[in-house]
Amino acid sequence: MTDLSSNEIQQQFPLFDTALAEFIHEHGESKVFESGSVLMKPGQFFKYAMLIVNGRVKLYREGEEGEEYFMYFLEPGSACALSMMCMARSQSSTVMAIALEETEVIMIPMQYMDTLMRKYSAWYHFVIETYRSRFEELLTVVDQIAFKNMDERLDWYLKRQADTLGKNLMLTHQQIANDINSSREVVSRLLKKMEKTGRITMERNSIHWNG
Amino acid sequence: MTDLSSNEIQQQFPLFDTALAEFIHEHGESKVFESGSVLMKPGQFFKYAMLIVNGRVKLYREGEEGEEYFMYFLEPGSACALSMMCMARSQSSTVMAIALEETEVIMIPMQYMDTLMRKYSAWYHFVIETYRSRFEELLTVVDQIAFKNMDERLDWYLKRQADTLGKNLMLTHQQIANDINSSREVVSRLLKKMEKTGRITMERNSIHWNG
DNA sequence: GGGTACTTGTGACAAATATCACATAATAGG
DNA sequence: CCTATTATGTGATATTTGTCACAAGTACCC
Repeated sequence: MTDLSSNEIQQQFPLFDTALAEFIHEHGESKVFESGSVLMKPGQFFKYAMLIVNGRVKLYREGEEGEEYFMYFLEPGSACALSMMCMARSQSSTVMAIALEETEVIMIPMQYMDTLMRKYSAWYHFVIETYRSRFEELLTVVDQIAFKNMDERLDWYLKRQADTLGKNLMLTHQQIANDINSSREVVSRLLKKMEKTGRITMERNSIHWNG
Repeated sequence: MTDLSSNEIQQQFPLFDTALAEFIHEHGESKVFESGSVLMKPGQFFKYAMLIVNGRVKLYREGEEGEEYFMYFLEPGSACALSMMCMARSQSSTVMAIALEETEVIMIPMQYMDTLMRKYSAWYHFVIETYRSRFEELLTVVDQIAFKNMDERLDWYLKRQADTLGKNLMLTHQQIANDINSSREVVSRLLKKMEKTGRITMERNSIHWNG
């Protein structure tokens, strides 16, 4: 039983019809993740599908030597595609997911998946759309790494950050370098150039995206 | 109505139960793609889910300036995850898919998707598994481009080719360079090194993978 | 058999990125 | 206010990858 009423669920997940929202209200469980806590890490198994109600989650891939690469954010109204996929196959995750702020999640135990799929076509469409949009997003990530130079990738990275986190980005150069698997010096120099063109404004510990 | 009997379908798709195979036999349509023909290209819309019965399909991402990046192969017994996703949302594809040999495909019209999902849990599991495995595969692609140098990427590329196409690879250096978005000269030099270590043997137009 | 197109080899150089070394600036915490 | 820590700036240099130029080998077609 979730903390949210079925009405509130429908508000966050507009694709859900009333019956589906009721079902999730009934069988889902609420959970709050503190800012900075880990929702998912490589090797972890899943017994729940996770729906993001509030807050913000960052997903990134970890390399063998501890490198990182930022993939995408999960925002309210979306689901963690990987939790669904892993759960459905009892496979372990291969990415990291970390809450960037206090994040409220509905966890739906895997035993209900078949019922949800079979009885609620809104759920089925939601799941497909979740998969599709994440797949697309991952493809755009591939595009960037495969085809673009650092300056373009950095620009794209900042744009995405600004799109979901707002134009005032509390990021150090080192954090950015980690996210795009580059080095601090390179990022610093490129940022400097971007500041000259007016695309960003820099301060200590933060960057303002001017677009 | 497919050319294949429901028995033959079950043989290629072991996860399918008899009822599901029957349904697909009944409502699917057979189609053969010549070697080299395009199954899917950016901008194309889908009215069918595609199941690969025979043959081999290569999927790759196209960059804005015509660059390419090899993603993965579709083999017999698998489905084209993208055809399903696009179809479900009436969205257009964003990747290229090309038949490497004569390829036999079952096309299932999208109007049957809801029924399939609802009535056949084997279908639902098959779809989820299709999405999951492709997502995983795309993640490993990201790993390679994001974290590895050319030599390692080339090695990995050849290994994957050998795994699905056999150890004797009919590839020119230029084709390889296109697939990993590098240049012919770089590939030539790296191959030379790999030959010295005995990992491959080279001939004109082909490379033998010694593992 | 000679021309032509395609494939591969290789040196020289250019460009992009990473790394190292160190300087300077801002901030936090006593 | 002083100091330790963290964040940023910047030159020099190394490494990786891409590009250009051209040579040589092979296949193919008429």
